[in-house]
Amino acid sequence: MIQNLNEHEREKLMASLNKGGQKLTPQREAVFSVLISKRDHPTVDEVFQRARETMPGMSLATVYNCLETFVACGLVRQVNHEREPTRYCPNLAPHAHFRDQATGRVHDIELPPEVLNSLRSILPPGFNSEVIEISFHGQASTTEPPPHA
Amino acid sequence: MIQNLNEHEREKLMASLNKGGQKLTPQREAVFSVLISKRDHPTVDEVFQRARETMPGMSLATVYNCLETFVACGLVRQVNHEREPTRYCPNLAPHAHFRDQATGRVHDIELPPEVLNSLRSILPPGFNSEVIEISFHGQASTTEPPPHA
DNA sequence: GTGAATGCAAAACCTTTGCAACTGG
DNA sequence: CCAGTTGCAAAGGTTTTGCATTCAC
Repeated sequence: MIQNLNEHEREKLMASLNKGGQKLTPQREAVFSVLISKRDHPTVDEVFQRARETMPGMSLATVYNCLETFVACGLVRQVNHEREPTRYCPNLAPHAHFRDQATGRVHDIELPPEVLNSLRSILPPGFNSEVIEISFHGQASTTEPPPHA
Repeated sequence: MIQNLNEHEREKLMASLNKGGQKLTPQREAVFSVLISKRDHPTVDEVFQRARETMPGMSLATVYNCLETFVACGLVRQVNHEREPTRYCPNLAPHAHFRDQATGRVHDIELPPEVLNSLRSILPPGFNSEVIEISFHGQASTTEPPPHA
Protein backbone atom coordinates (compact mmCIF):
# COMPACT_ATOMS: atom_id res chain seq x y z
CA MET A 1 0.00 0.00 0.00
CA ILE A 2 1.06 3.54 -0.63
CA GLN A 3 1.59 5.95 2.19
CA ASN A 4 1.44 9.67 2.13
CA LEU A 5 4.73 11.46 2.27
CA ASN A 6 5.94 12.31 5.73
CA GLU A 7 7.10 15.83 6.48
CA HIS A 8 10.75 15.16 5.77
CA GLU A 9 10.07 13.41 2.48
CA ARG A 10 7.76 16.16 1.35
CA GLU A 11 10.39 18.75 2.19
CA LYS A 12 12.95 16.91 0.15
CA LEU A 13 10.63 16.61 -2.82
CA MET A 14 9.61 20.25 -2.67
CA ALA A 15 13.20 21.45 -2.28
CA SER A 16 14.39 19.47 -5.28
CA LEU A 17 11.49 20.60 -7.42
CA ASN A 18 11.95 24.24 -6.46
CA LYS A 19 15.63 24.06 -7.23
CA GLY A 20 14.73 22.92 -10.73
CA GLY A 21 12.01 25.54 -11.10
CA GLN A 22 9.32 22.88 -11.00
CA LYS A 23 5.96 22.85 -9.29
CA LEU A 24 4.71 20.52 -6.59
CA THR A 25 1.63 18.79 -7.92
CA PRO A 26 -0.53 16.10 -6.34
CA GLN A 27 0.49 13.72 -9.13
CA ARG A 28 4.17 14.27 -8.43
CA GLU A 29 3.58 13.65 -4.76
CA ALA A 30 1.77 10.43 -5.55
CA VAL A 31 4.47 9.18 -7.89
CA PHE A 32 7.25 10.06 -5.50
CA SER A 33 5.37 8.33 -2.72
CA VAL A 34 5.11 5.18 -4.79
CA LEU A 35 8.85 5.21 -5.40
CA ILE A 36 9.94 5.57 -1.83
CA SER A 37 7.32 3.42 -0.13
CA LYS A 38 8.50 0.30 -1.96
CA ARG A 39 12.02 0.51 -3.33
CA ASP A 40 11.74 -2.40 -5.67
CA HIS A 41 12.72 -0.60 -8.89
CA PRO A 42 9.26 -0.47 -10.45
CA THR A 43 8.66 0.06 -14.15
CA VAL A 44 6.62 3.01 -15.38
CA ASP A 45 3.62 0.78 -15.69
CA GLU A 46 4.05 -0.55 -12.17
CA VAL A 47 4.30 2.98 -10.83
CA PHE A 48 1.18 3.81 -12.83
CA GLN A 49 -0.78 0.90 -11.38
CA ARG A 50 0.26 1.69 -7.82
CA ALA A 51 -0.31 5.41 -8.13
CA ARG A 52 -3.81 4.80 -9.44
CA GLU A 53 -4.68 3.14 -6.16
CA THR A 54 -4.52 6.49 -4.45
CA MET A 55 -5.20 8.71 -7.45
CA PRO A 56 -7.50 6.91 -9.90
CA GLY A 57 -7.59 9.68 -12.48
CA MET A 58 -3.89 9.86 -13.13
CA SER A 59 -2.76 9.19 -16.67
CA LEU A 60 0.18 7.15 -17.89
CA ALA A 61 1.68 10.14 -19.69
CA THR A 62 1.74 12.00 -16.40
CA VAL A 63 3.68 9.18 -14.78
CA TYR A 64 6.22 9.45 -17.60
CA ASN A 65 6.33 13.21 -17.09
CA CYS A 66 6.77 12.99 -13.35
CA LEU A 67 9.52 10.43 -13.56
CA GLU A 68 11.34 12.44 -16.21
CA THR A 69 11.14 15.48 -13.97
CA PHE A 70 12.48 13.54 -11.00
CA VAL A 71 15.41 12.26 -13.02
CA ALA A 72 16.17 15.80 -14.19
CA CYS A 73 16.04 17.01 -10.58
CA GLY A 74 18.32 14.20 -9.45
CA LEU A 75 15.69 12.66 -7.19
CA VAL A 76 15.71 9.24 -8.78
CA ARG A 77 17.81 7.27 -11.21
CA GLN A 78 16.82 5.26 -14.24
CA VAL A 79 17.81 1.63 -14.41
CA ASN A 80 17.89 0.09 -17.84
CA HIS A 81 18.53 -3.55 -18.46
CA GLU A 82 18.68 -4.98 -21.95
CA ARG A 83 15.56 -3.90 -23.78
CA GLU A 84 13.24 -4.25 -20.84
CA PRO A 85 11.08 -1.39 -19.63
CA THR A 86 13.01 1.27 -17.75
CA ARG A 87 12.93 0.94 -13.97
CA TYR A 88 13.24 3.69 -11.38
CA CYS A 89 15.40 3.77 -8.30
CA PRO A 90 15.27 6.32 -5.48
CA ASN A 91 18.61 5.17 -4.01
CA LEU A 92 21.02 8.01 -4.75
CA ALA A 93 24.07 6.50 -3.07
CA PRO A 94 26.60 4.98 -5.48
CA HIS A 95 25.61 1.39 -6.02
CA ALA A 96 25.48 -1.37 -8.58
CA HIS A 97 22.46 -3.37 -9.65
CA PHE A 98 21.90 -7.09 -9.67
CA ARG A 99 19.22 -8.45 -11.92
CA ASP A 100 17.90 -11.90 -11.09
CA GLN A 101 17.39 -13.65 -14.39
CA ALA A 102 14.80 -15.97 -12.89
CA THR A 103 12.50 -13.36 -11.43
CA GLY A 104 13.51 -10.21 -13.27
CA ARG A 105 13.85 -8.47 -9.94
CA VAL A 106 16.52 -5.84 -9.50
CA HIS A 107 18.50 -5.50 -6.27
CA ASP A 108 20.85 -2.77 -5.16
CA ILE A 109 24.41 -3.85 -4.47
CA GLU A 110 26.58 -1.68 -2.27
CA LEU A 111 29.57 -0.22 -4.09
CA PRO A 112 32.55 0.53 -1.82
CA PRO A 113 34.44 3.73 -2.71
CA GLU A 114 37.68 1.86 -3.36
CA VAL A 115 35.99 -0.34 -5.97
CA LEU A 116 34.46 2.71 -7.58
CA ASN A 117 37.88 4.33 -7.66
CA SER A 118 39.56 1.32 -9.18
CA LEU A 119 36.91 1.39 -11.87
CA ARG A 120 37.48 5.05 -12.56
CA SER A 121 41.18 4.35 -12.90
CA ILE A 122 40.73 2.19 -15.99
CA LEU A 123 39.69 5.14 -18.13
CA PRO A 124 42.50 6.22 -20.46
CA PRO A 125 43.52 9.90 -20.56
CA GLY A 126 41.02 12.02 -22.43
CA PHE A 127 38.00 10.04 -21.29
CA ASN A 128 36.08 11.77 -18.53
CA SER A 129 33.03 10.23 -16.95
CA GLU A 130 30.81 11.19 -14.06
CA VAL A 131 28.30 8.43 -14.60
CA ILE A 132 29.18 4.77 -14.24
CA GLU A 133 26.61 2.05 -14.52
CA ILE A 134 27.36 -1.40 -13.23
CA SER A 135 24.93 -4.22 -13.57
CA PHE A 136 25.29 -7.84 -12.65
CA HIS A 137 23.11 -10.41 -14.27
CA GLY A 138 22.68 -13.84 -12.76
CA GLN A 139 20.83 -15.90 -10.26
CA ALA A 140 20.18 -15.21 -6.61
CA SER A 141 19.77 -18.13 -4.27
CA THR A 142 17.60 -15.99 -2.08
CA THR A 143 14.66 -13.74 -2.73
CA GLU A 144 15.72 -11.55 0.16
CA PRO A 145 17.23 -8.22 -0.73
CA PRO A 146 20.96 -7.91 -0.06
CA PRO A 147 22.03 -7.08 3.51
CA HIS A 148 22.44 -3.36 3.26
CA ALA A 149 19.29 -2.48 1.35
CA MET B 1 33.56 -0.15 -47.29
CA ILE B 2 32.97 -3.76 -46.47
CA GLN B 3 35.48 -6.44 -47.17
CA ASN B 4 34.88 -10.08 -47.70
CA LEU B 5 35.85 -12.36 -44.87
CA ASN B 6 39.38 -13.66 -44.97
CA GLU B 7 40.02 -17.35 -44.52
CA HIS B 8 40.58 -17.18 -40.80
CA GLU B 9 37.51 -15.09 -40.16
CA ARG B 10 35.38 -17.36 -42.27
CA GLU B 11 36.65 -20.38 -40.37
CA LYS B 12 35.79 -18.76 -37.10
CA LEU B 13 32.29 -17.89 -38.26
CA MET B 14 31.66 -21.35 -39.67
CA ALA B 15 33.01 -23.08 -36.58
CA SER B 16 30.81 -21.07 -34.24
CA LEU B 17 27.74 -21.57 -36.38
CA ASN B 18 28.32 -25.29 -36.70
CA LYS B 19 28.78 -25.60 -32.96
CA GLY B 20 25.36 -24.07 -32.53
CA GLY B 21 23.83 -26.22 -35.27
CA GLN B 22 23.41 -23.22 -37.53
CA LYS B 23 23.99 -22.83 -41.24
CA LEU B 24 26.41 -20.55 -43.01
CA THR B 25 24.38 -18.28 -45.27
CA PRO B 26 25.53 -15.42 -47.49
CA GLN B 27 23.52 -13.03 -45.33
CA ARG B 28 25.28 -14.18 -42.18
CA GLU B 29 28.62 -13.76 -43.87
CA ALA B 30 27.71 -10.26 -44.93
CA VAL B 31 26.51 -9.25 -41.49
CA PHE B 32 29.54 -10.73 -39.77
CA SER B 33 31.77 -8.98 -42.26
CA VAL B 34 30.15 -5.66 -41.42
CA LEU B 35 30.74 -6.21 -37.73
CA ILE B 36 34.41 -7.03 -37.93
CA SER B 37 35.43 -4.65 -40.70
CA LYS B 38 34.50 -1.61 -38.63
CA ARG B 39 34.28 -2.24 -34.91
CA ASP B 40 32.37 0.87 -34.06
CA HIS B 41 29.42 -0.78 -32.30
CA PRO B 42 26.85 -0.24 -35.03
CA THR B 43 23.11 -0.39 -34.42
CA VAL B 44 20.95 -2.89 -36.27
CA ASP B 45 19.99 -0.23 -38.73
CA GLU B 46 23.60 0.75 -39.34
CA VAL B 47 24.49 -2.88 -39.95
CA PHE B 48 21.53 -3.07 -42.30
CA GLN B 49 22.64 -0.02 -44.30
CA ARG B 50 26.22 -1.26 -44.58
CA ALA B 51 25.26 -4.81 -45.45
CA ARG B 52 23.00 -3.57 -48.22
CA GLU B 53 26.01 -2.05 -49.93
CA THR B 54 27.23 -5.52 -50.75
CA MET B 55 23.91 -7.35 -50.66
CA PRO B 56 21.11 -5.03 -51.76
CA GLY B 57 18.30 -7.52 -51.31
CA MET B 58 18.84 -8.23 -47.65
CA SER B 59 15.96 -7.43 -45.32
CA LEU B 60 16.02 -5.78 -41.94
CA ALA B 61 14.42 -8.80 -40.30
CA THR B 62 17.29 -10.91 -41.54
CA VAL B 63 19.78 -8.56 -39.93
CA TYR B 64 17.90 -8.98 -36.66
CA ASN B 65 17.94 -12.74 -37.19
CA CYS B 66 21.63 -12.90 -37.96
CA LEU B 67 22.61 -10.78 -35.00
CA GLU B 68 20.44 -12.81 -32.69
CA THR B 69 22.11 -15.95 -33.96
CA PHE B 70 25.57 -14.49 -33.45
CA VAL B 71 24.75 -13.51 -29.89
CA ALA B 72 23.43 -17.00 -29.21
CA CYS B 73 26.65 -18.47 -30.65
CA GLY B 74 28.77 -16.15 -28.56
CA LEU B 75 30.26 -14.42 -31.59
CA VAL B 76 29.20 -10.92 -30.65
CA ARG B 77 27.82 -9.09 -27.66
CA GLN B 78 24.93 -6.72 -27.34
CA VAL B 79 25.54 -3.27 -25.94
CA ASN B 80 22.54 -1.46 -24.57
CA HIS B 81 22.62 2.09 -23.38
CA GLU B 82 19.60 3.80 -21.95
CA ARG B 83 16.72 3.34 -24.38
CA GLU B 84 18.80 3.75 -27.48
CA PRO B 85 18.89 1.12 -30.19
CA THR B 86 20.94 -1.93 -29.31
CA ARG B 87 24.51 -1.90 -30.59
CA TYR B 88 26.69 -4.87 -31.46
CA CYS B 89 30.26 -5.53 -30.45
CA PRO B 90 32.55 -8.27 -31.80
CA ASN B 91 35.10 -7.78 -29.01
CA LEU B 92 34.78 -10.85 -26.81
CA ALA B 93 37.50 -9.96 -24.30
CA PRO B 94 36.21 -8.63 -20.98
CA HIS B 95 35.88 -4.90 -21.35
CA ALA B 96 33.82 -1.92 -20.33
CA HIS B 97 32.14 0.59 -22.59
CA PHE B 98 32.44 4.32 -22.72
CA ARG B 99 29.68 6.28 -24.36
CA ASP B 100 30.51 9.77 -25.49
CA GLN B 101 27.50 11.90 -24.70
CA ALA B 102 28.39 14.42 -27.39
CA THR B 103 28.69 12.03 -30.31
CA GLY B 104 26.85 8.95 -29.07
CA ARG B 105 29.86 6.87 -30.03
CA VAL B 106 30.75 3.87 -27.94
CA HIS B 107 34.35 2.94 -27.21
CA ASP B 108 35.77 -0.20 -25.66
CA ILE B 109 37.69 0.27 -22.44
CA GLU B 110 40.13 -2.39 -21.34
CA LEU B 111 39.14 -4.06 -18.09
CA PRO B 112 42.09 -5.48 -16.11
CA PRO B 113 41.40 -8.79 -14.37
CA GLU B 114 42.06 -7.35 -10.93
CA VAL B 115 39.40 -4.68 -11.43
CA LEU B 116 36.98 -7.30 -12.64
CA ASN B 117 37.75 -9.38 -9.56
CA SER B 118 37.29 -6.49 -7.18
CA LEU B 119 33.92 -5.91 -8.79
CA ARG B 120 32.92 -9.53 -8.39
CA SER B 121 33.87 -9.33 -4.73
CA ILE B 122 31.13 -6.83 -3.93
CA LEU B 123 28.36 -9.37 -4.48
CA PRO B 124 26.91 -10.56 -1.19
CA PRO B 125 26.63 -14.32 -0.53
CA GLY B 126 23.80 -15.87 -2.48
CA PHE B 127 24.19 -13.63 -5.50
CA ASN B 128 25.92 -15.33 -8.39
CA SER B 129 26.66 -13.57 -11.62
CA GLU B 130 28.54 -14.49 -14.74
CA VAL B 131 27.64 -11.38 -16.66
CA ILE B 132 28.77 -7.93 -15.60
CA GLU B 133 28.11 -4.87 -17.66
CA ILE B 134 30.05 -1.70 -17.02
CA SER B 135 29.35 1.46 -18.89
CA PHE B 136 30.83 4.88 -18.49
CA HIS B 137 28.99 7.90 -19.72
CA GLY B 138 30.73 11.18 -20.28
CA GLN B 139 32.79 13.22 -22.62
CA ALA B 140 35.91 12.30 -24.50
CA SER B 141 38.40 15.02 -25.35
CA THR B 142 39.45 13.01 -28.36
CA THR B 143 37.60 11.25 -31.11
CA GLU B 144 40.36 8.68 -31.31
CA PRO B 145 39.54 5.26 -29.94
CA PRO B 146 41.28 4.37 -26.68
CA PRO B 147 44.87 3.04 -26.93
CA HIS B 148 44.23 -0.66 -26.80
CA ALA B 149 41.37 -0.90 -29.26
C1' DG C 1 -3.29 35.73 -14.34
C1' DT C 2 -0.02 32.90 -16.60
C1' DG C 3 3.16 29.54 -17.73
C1' DA C 4 3.49 24.99 -16.55
C1' DA C 5 1.36 20.42 -15.79
C1' DT C 6 -2.18 17.18 -16.83
C1' DG C 7 -5.04 13.80 -19.53
C1' DC C 8 -6.22 11.75 -23.65
C1' DA C 9 -5.25 9.97 -27.99
C1' DA C 10 -2.46 9.34 -31.75
C1' DA C 11 2.07 8.74 -33.45
C1' DA C 12 6.81 7.22 -33.30
C1' DC C 13 10.15 4.01 -32.54
C1' DC C 14 12.59 -0.35 -32.23
C1' DT C 15 11.82 -5.05 -32.32
C1' DT C 16 9.25 -9.37 -32.92
C1' DT C 17 6.19 -12.38 -35.30
C1' DG C 18 3.61 -14.95 -39.07
C1' DC C 19 3.95 -17.04 -43.13
C1' DA C 20 5.03 -18.29 -47.91
C1' DA C 21 9.10 -19.03 -50.72
C1' DC C 22 13.68 -20.48 -50.88
C1' DT C 23 18.15 -22.82 -49.89
C1' DG C 24 22.25 -24.90 -47.55
C1' DG C 25 24.07 -29.30 -46.07
C1' DC D 1 15.12 -33.60 -49.43
C1' DC D 2 13.68 -30.66 -45.62
C1' DA D 3 14.61 -28.27 -41.42
C1' DG D 4 16.24 -23.97 -41.12
C1' DT D 5 16.61 -19.29 -43.20
C1' DT D 6 14.99 -15.48 -45.74
C1' DG D 7 11.98 -11.45 -47.08
C1' DC D 8 8.00 -8.99 -46.57
C1' DA D 9 4.43 -7.00 -44.03
C1' DA D 10 1.85 -6.58 -40.10
C1' DA D 11 1.67 -6.49 -35.16
C1' DG D 12 3.73 -5.67 -30.64
C1' DG D 13 5.11 -3.00 -26.60
C1' DT D 14 7.30 1.05 -24.72
C1' DT D 15 7.88 5.81 -24.95
C1' DT D 16 6.98 10.38 -27.02
C1' DT D 17 4.22 14.01 -28.88
C1' DG D 18 0.22 17.33 -29.80
C1' DC D 19 -3.14 19.82 -27.96
C1' DA D 20 -7.05 21.42 -25.24
C1' DT D 21 -8.05 21.76 -20.35
C1' DT D 22 -6.76 22.53 -15.70
C1' DC D 23 -3.95 24.04 -12.02
C1' DA D 24 -0.03 25.77 -8.89
C1' DC D 25 2.09 29.66 -7.67
